[in-house]
Amino acid sequence: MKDGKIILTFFEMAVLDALKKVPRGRVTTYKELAKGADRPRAARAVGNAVNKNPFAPKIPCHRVVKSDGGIGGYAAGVNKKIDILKKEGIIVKNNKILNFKKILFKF
DNA sequence: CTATTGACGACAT
DNA sequence: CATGTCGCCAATA
Repeated sequence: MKDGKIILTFFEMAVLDALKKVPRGRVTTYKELAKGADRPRAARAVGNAVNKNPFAPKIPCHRVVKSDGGIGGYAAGVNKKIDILKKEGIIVKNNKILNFKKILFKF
């Protein structure tokens, strides 16, 4: 599977760069991430950006959730996302993040 | 250039 | 609380 060269748009780079700052055991939202990428209204576009996820294990894409505490999506399957989150000590109940406001990482 | 497509968000019902 | 509608944005066809 080699990809030759990985080319990212400026936007994607900004998003991924912001995302890698999110500490383990905490989560951020698409919206906050958009803010971190200096495009406060591009939450949707952020979802598309992380979906490409070029640096799979390198960047914690699983720590990105919805602004209402919902899980959101995941390229490898939402269920997988939940598993990993649990592994980091984040509890998901009824498709929602417990203590969401406490562990939310804001930019 | 226009149209379509989403791992979204806010608000109304 | 669950759904639906509309607005937003960048990437792609």
